[in-house]
Amino acid sequence: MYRIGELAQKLSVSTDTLRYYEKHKLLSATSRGDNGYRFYNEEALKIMQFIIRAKGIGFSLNEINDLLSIKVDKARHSCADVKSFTQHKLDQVNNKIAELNRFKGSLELLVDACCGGEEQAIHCSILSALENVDAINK
Amino acid sequence: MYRIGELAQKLSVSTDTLRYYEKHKLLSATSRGDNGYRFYNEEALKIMQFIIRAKGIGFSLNEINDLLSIKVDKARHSCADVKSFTQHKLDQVNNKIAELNRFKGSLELLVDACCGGEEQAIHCSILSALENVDAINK
DNA sequence: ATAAAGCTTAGAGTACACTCTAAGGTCAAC
DNA sequence: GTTGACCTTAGAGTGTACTCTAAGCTTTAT
Repeated sequence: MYRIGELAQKLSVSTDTLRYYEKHKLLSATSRGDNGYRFYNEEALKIMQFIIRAKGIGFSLNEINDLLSIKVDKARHSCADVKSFTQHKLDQVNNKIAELNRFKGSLELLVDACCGGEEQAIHCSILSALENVDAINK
Repeated sequence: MYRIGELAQKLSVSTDTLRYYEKHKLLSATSRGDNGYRFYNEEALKIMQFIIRAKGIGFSLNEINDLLSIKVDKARHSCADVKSFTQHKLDQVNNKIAELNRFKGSLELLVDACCGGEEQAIHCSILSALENVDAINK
């Protein structure tokens, strides 16, 4: 079991952040000591790692909450519900990947071509690079 | 030339947002009428489309500002500077794509396998699906 | 035994990116 | 000529996600 400071250090987040997530129902301490101290187990660590990654990808804490509560919880959510919710998130992720790949294309153009021969600065702005990559992809 | 309301509608943003971006040096009106009205040309439209896409990808307005000012501006930035800045952004984008693909894998696992035969809910949480996708990728 | 480091809470403050309000000027249509 | 839709500014308010402060209790080291 980790104390809050240990977990925070392991994850490179602040103890405030961990308390903030508890307050906002993302992750509670696994248990509390007699002194009131929070204690976290390995699963809590994994959940936090997930939260950090999902945040990095661009999900809000609310969305992450939804993602964490994906479970076929017979009482509340049917399998079909879970499936359609997940499919929706999957569509979002696919769109984002496509956008990022387009962006990547224009950045690569910038890195490769921009400073090639003469410094003509022709494709040396993001905008002209983007137009160029769009033209190539057509 | 577009008036602010026309441009806003074309882009599905608010006029407030356009004024906010002007205030924060992302995009000024192309010109002003005698009455003080803002006017925007086609390039402004393209810049706004870029801003909107970059925001969707997860860049902050500050980062977008940096991206927009990538230019081999001989006085201020050397070609090498531009190249290393752009390469850095490219690395960020590649990392994000990798993360999204990992995420995508676990969501697909959830959609495909989770509600397959018996409702055992074994891989029916994001966390177990992620562990599973990591095990597969090893 | 006492100081330093770590934990608790409640609540205030911050940064970002808008979003809204108030007070007023402009312009096209009836 | 006035109504209504549009524009202007300055400044206040909102939601998200922290981040910090204050006051106090606990644990560890000397």
